[in-house]
Amino acid sequence: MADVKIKNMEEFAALCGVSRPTVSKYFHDPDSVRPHTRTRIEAALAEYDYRPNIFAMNQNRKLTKNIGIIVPFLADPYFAEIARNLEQNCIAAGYRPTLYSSHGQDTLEVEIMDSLRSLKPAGVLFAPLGRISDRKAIEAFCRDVPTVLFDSNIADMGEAFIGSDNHSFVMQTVEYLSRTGEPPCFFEMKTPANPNANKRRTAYLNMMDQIGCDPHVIQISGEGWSFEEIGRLGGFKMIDEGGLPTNTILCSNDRLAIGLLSACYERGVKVGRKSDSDMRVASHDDHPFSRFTCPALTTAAHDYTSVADHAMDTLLQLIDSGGRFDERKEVLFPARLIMRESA
Amino acid sequence: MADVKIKNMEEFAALCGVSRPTVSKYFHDPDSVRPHTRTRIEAALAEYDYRPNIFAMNQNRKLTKNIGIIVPFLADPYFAEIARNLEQNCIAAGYRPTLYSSHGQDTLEVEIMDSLRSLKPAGVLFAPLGRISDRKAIEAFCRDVPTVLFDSNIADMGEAFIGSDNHSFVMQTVEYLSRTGEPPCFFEMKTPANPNANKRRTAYLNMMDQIGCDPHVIQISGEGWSFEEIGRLGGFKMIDEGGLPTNTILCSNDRLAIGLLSACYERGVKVGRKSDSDMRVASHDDHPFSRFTCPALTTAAHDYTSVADHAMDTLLQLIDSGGRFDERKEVLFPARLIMRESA
DNA sequence: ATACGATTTTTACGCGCGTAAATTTTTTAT
DNA sequence: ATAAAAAATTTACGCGCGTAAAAATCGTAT
Repeated sequence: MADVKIKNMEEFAALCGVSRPTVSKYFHDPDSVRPHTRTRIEAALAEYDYRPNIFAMNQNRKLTKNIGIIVPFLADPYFAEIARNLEQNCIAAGYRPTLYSSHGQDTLEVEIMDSLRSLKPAGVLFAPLGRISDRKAIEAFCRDVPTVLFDSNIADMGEAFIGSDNHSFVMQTVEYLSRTGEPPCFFEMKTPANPNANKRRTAYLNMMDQIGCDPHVIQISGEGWSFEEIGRLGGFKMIDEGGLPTNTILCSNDRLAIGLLSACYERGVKVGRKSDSDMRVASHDDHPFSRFTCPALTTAAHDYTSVADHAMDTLLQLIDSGGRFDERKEVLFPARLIMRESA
Repeated sequence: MADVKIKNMEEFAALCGVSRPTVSKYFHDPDSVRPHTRTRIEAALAEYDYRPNIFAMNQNRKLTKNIGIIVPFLADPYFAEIARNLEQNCIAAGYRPTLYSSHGQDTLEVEIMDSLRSLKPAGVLFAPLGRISDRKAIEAFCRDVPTVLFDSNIADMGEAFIGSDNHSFVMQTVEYLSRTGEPPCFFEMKTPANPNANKRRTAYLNMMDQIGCDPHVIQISGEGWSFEEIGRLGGFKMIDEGGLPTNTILCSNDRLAIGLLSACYERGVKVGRKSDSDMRVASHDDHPFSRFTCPALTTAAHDYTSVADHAMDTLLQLIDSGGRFDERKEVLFPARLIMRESA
């Protein structure tokens, strides 16, 4: 391994004894050059270890190998986990993922979209903030860049949406809870950031109506993405005020449930499905930590891998189709009920 | 707002009625052009909304405004949280952060470094994988790119290291635990990925020696980054085998502790500092979820913001100094003991 | 009004690489 | 062995922008 620094493809091509475009062709597809020249290039490659500049490569390419991934809040392990799956899928498909988190800020979400335009991505996997998103900015972005939405649907935006079927989540939890005990009340944030929350509330109301029970929705206050803390404070309030019509609580999502469980523990409220328990708590998402709560959380699980795999497949398909589908696709994956100790 | 699409600075400059380099100058510093031309540019800007391509900008710039951030495993909320702080700091300082996760894989870590070279970053904030990192690759990278290490120190690599003082963490927890009850045994993974784990074990042994107690280290098996699950399984084994010389467990990190607490709960082992408890559990990190465990986890907290702020300051200083310090800097922040219910 | 230096703007070239078109080399057919 | 066809390589130009050097414009003093 010689210790010469190679600045660019020109220099490297000179060392190979071929022209720069031939080297360029080689990097695009090693089989596209004659075996003889390929040998020369690979010999030089072993000797001098040169790598083309990715961003210069993408500069004048019709189709780059970049894929952008945007999530609303990466410090949420749910998004961290799904982003991890998506990144791995991109790499496996031969693309270069770049991950961005909006950190819960709409202004940052807009800036990320601007950055992504510069990246000239072949496609983007985008989980928008939801309620606070700048819809016009997203609409303009989706017009320019082939985009598949995931997690949070926004009507008519992007060429496809891949997500989870909130109705299936709530149907299964409500059915299970009311079959095995008292029908649940619904525990959620008053002004949820994520549009899935609203779908879950609606599904709860429908489902309760369907099984002929009176619904009861507890809406706790709190803003931002500190869901555990919000759930905990809301839990204290709920416990201290009392007067619940049921001993069974269905949380809109696992992070709220994690907070609620900690509130119950602190107040000495025994949570579980056994007869000696005071309260049952169930939830939705199968958050990575929900199996480590005390007691372990009964929840409806996202099909993480299916969502990630299908979102990736859809994006690749979209890229192949030149960035447009004839009509917007929408695929929802059903939940899988995970029975643990909390309900 | 006219509905014309502007491809590049050339087109935009034509609409302004000035030359492209003048527009370039304007974007670099709006005050560097005459008020009259500035007005014209800003009028056009309001009319046509054009934004320069960031990656083309960086192509031929001596110093870019890019900063790379590499963490070993982003699905770990600890890294997600510190990455979030670092990203915000970068933005506040006028830089454009790009976040990468090695996802626990050394090969990916190397690929990320290659990508980052192409980005020509002004500097990089780098938390290496640790034990499995490709040291030669990191060494070569640090030679080419101004790098500040954080979280995991690797001797002599990078121009600086900003992290937490593991000795301070363990000193405080051991002191507290042995002052208020039985001295702790130390619960850790047999082959920890992160170098901090080794420092913590050493600190534990020193500290126990110092206070004249016999140390006891429990090393549980398990590979990878699923620390909670590893802690849980190790916890079951520990509980079922029994024969511990103490009722107090000090975990190497909070994620192991979260798993251990769930094992205790499932086995009916009551954890807490009250007299009716069977066991005390404490830990290190102040993981974002450690206050929501049952019982809430007593732990030693990283000074997240100080680490993030100081790492950022150091990197900016490094960039100002042309990418080199006269001598490698090393700053360790002490822990803050967080007393909760578990010990 | 004219000349001067100071500032602003433009010209010209470079960054590292992609890619269509032109050229050269190789292969195949006769 | 020679011509035509096929494949590989090279030439030439473009991507979107930064920046040093040259040219033009400005403000000021005489």
